[in-house]
Amino acid sequence: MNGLKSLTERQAAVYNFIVEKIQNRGYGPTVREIAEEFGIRSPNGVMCHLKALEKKGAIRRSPHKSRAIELVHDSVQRERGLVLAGRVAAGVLHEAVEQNERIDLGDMFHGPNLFALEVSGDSMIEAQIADGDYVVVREQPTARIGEMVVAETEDGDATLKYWYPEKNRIRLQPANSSMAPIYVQDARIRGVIVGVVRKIG
Amino acid sequence: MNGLKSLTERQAAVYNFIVEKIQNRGYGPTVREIAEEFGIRSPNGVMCHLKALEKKGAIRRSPHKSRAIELVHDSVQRERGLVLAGRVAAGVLHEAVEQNERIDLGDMFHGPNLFALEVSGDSMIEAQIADGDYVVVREQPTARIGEMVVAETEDGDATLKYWYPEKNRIRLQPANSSMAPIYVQDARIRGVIVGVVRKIG
DNA sequence: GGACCTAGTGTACAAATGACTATAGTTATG
DNA sequence: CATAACTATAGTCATTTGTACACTAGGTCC
Repeated sequence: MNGLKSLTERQAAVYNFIVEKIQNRGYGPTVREIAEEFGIRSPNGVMCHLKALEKKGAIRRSPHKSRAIELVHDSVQRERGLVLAGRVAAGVLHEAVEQNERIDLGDMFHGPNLFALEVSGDSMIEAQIADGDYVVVREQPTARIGEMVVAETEDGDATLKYWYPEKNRIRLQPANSSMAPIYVQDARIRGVIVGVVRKIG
Repeated sequence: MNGLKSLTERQAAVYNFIVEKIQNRGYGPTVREIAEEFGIRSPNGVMCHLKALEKKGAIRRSPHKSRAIELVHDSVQRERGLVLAGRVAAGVLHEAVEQNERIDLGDMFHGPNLFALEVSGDSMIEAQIADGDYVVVREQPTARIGEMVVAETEDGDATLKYWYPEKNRIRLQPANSSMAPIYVQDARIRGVIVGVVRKIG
């Protein structure tokens, strides 16, 4: 998930703590600060992690200096942004393959379970979402009635619609009065739409 | 040049050295590192500067911790984000006072002459811009025919419309078929719209 | 089973580092 | 001229902090 190679869960946690400190406070933690944060009762417990992080190339250290932890990937800098997961059809169904592009929407939209999709088609036009817009999606398996979702139908296609579960079927309602709703027996919710971004010109 | 108040030449030099270290290396200098850099032969020489810098509000320090220098103006790094300059009316004219809020849209929208406005009203609804959306504006005094602009009319109000200069007047065209265009003799362009951002839920 | 990685506890030590006192030269400012 | 502010030297002290050593324990891999 990060560009870092195979950090263990614990190592990643330590790494994130270091990054957080540097970001929030301007200077990194000491060995003992890390120990306290993670309930480790020996400086050496932390030393192991730091050595591992350095060996794996996540950080660089200057020996015998205090707080001398340097982040190798100016990670946070580059780790900003949401995964641009592909194009989602609002009209005809397209494929939504996960790609590796990223789109940086800054503080307004960022989080571990957010991603972005480019919208294709005009079926949500009356919800003020046009062809070429990007929707920000919060990944989650459920939605409330009437929420706008990215849904995956039985044949594996993804689409952007309003979510209306009915008795024996699910109505995927476009926001376009010239288009008819789609009815499916089953569909999986990929996430709900929490934002829209459009670039003009 | 900085927002810092009346640092002496020496103090400014020390401050810049600290900033440079933090930027380049990721962690700040120790008292003795600063001393060496400036040829000061006693730690106390530096302590005086640090105390002065702290008193003048340029830095913040945690006592008895190493390298614990925090920059108060988190200068370049955290200047991300666009100024949220206020609300712009798309229906009735509102005031667009410059506020101090910021909105971070990341790499997609950032630059020295970009700012954001919250949209008020539905007059651009057919351009898929709804009440409560944010528009990203590139500040510039001119626009091409038909571009969407933030225009300031003679009475000082700002509005979001399509820009249609005509022979003896200017037509400010809403994107709402139930609304009539506004005609003005003169209007100043504050900028053109380069993006739209909407937060849902 | 043995080699190896991860993840610790606990203790101890030496170096790194901030903070302090005392002293003093310089430059403005009233 | 006196006072204050800024800058600096010299040396000392106490704390912070990185590092090392010895030892334990749970995994994985061959």
